[in-house]
Amino acid sequence: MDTTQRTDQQRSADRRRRELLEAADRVVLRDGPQASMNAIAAEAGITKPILYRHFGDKGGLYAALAKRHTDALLDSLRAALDAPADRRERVEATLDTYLSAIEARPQVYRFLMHPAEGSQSDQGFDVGKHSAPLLRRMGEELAQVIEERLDLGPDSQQLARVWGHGIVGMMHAAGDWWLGERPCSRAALVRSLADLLWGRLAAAGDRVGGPGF
Amino acid sequence: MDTTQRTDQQRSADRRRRELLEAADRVVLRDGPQASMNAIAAEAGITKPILYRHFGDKGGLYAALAKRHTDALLDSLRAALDAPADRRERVEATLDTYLSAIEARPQVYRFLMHPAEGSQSDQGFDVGKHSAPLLRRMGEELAQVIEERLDLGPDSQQLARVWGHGIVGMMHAAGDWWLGERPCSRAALVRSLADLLWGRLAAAGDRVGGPGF
DNA sequence: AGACTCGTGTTACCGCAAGTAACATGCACG
DNA sequence: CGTGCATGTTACTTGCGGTAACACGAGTCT
Repeated sequence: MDTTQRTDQQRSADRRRRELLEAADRVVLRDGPQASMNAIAAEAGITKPILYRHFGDKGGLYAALAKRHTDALLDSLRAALDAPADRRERVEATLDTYLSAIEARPQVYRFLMHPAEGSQSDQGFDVGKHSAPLLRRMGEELAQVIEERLDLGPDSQQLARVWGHGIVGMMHAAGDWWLGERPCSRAALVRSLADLLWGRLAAAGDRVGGPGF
Repeated sequence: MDTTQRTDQQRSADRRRRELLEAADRVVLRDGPQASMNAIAAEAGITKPILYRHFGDKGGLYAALAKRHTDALLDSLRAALDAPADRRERVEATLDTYLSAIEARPQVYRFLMHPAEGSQSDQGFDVGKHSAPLLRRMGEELAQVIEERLDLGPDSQQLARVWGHGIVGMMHAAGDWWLGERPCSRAALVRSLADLLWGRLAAAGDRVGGPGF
């Protein structure tokens, strides 16, 4: 029949698409984010136009590639966020999950966040349109959790969104810096960030001699 | 003499360099970050090779361009951070200064942070190598201020650095999101972020029915 | 069986931007 | 005057993203 036929073709196309994505993944992880479409096609054992038929343009390939990793990461984060534990523990678990992820696969992480810092020229994937989505999605996700779980009085929704994006940004920037310099253990970083979120900034005493920061 | 001659030439070269940078600035602000070297050269009334003689490559031009804006922004932030007021006021003033800057010149901001989200292809400046520096510099700067002013007990230096980068990241991500969606006034955003830093996350009560976030 | 469609694959090309070589010109200095 | 030397040019190469145009193979319709 028509439908079964269509389904078969669909299946085959989807399988192919997945294979191509895996090839692309390998290349990106090996050559860095400035992997060329030619290189990806070669790795997949085919040539450029096929990639374009499947993904439209480079942005499409990137988006498909990023979505896989992004979804996986978001699932882990959701799990940590939903664990049965008290608030501080959840926050620490979530931070730790994120940091573990970027620590375990820094190449993936760098690809998702800083696509175009490859070796030679700047022929890479672009960020702007795509790295934002990851951060934004995490921010919105967190905002939703915050708003669901916390009693923040009036304007709780807006407050939650600000906090969601703010906390995600904090996590991201601190993680990025930490991944580059490795100034301390992961646990220490998690603790320091949680302390910050827990108001230690406000509670800290002034240093001798000044009005304090 | 030799020295005076050299000085004259140096001066002339520097002036030229500044002119070129201003032209580049205009083009980048007009055409977005994917401005081509040709376009910049044309705006400056000259041709490509001269740009390359002055800045080496596109990254060099970018770096020079970014340094101007980055330095200016950092100066403003330092001023806000050093103002004679209590801690909370300073934090709010600093946040507000940053947000005012990105609000006043979003194009500059987007250029510094998300260079490659132009219209057509991805021929833009690259981020990774350069956007990091701005965030990193802000983070280190803030870390230094924190460490100077606050009594954080043992490990104060590391804690200060974590916080510096974390707070800067929070500011950056929230600002980025805010700039795109404009969900509230600048003052409200500043207040929300300061509240977050002031431990309201830890202090908030649980919503009915759950163990709380 | 033979024509038709359709998905998959190819080669060969266009356009465009980064970056470079080689050549021209104006100006100070011996 | 000729010799550097900075400044400027045109014309080129290379490498990328992206796109025709064509070729083959497998099922489908009559």
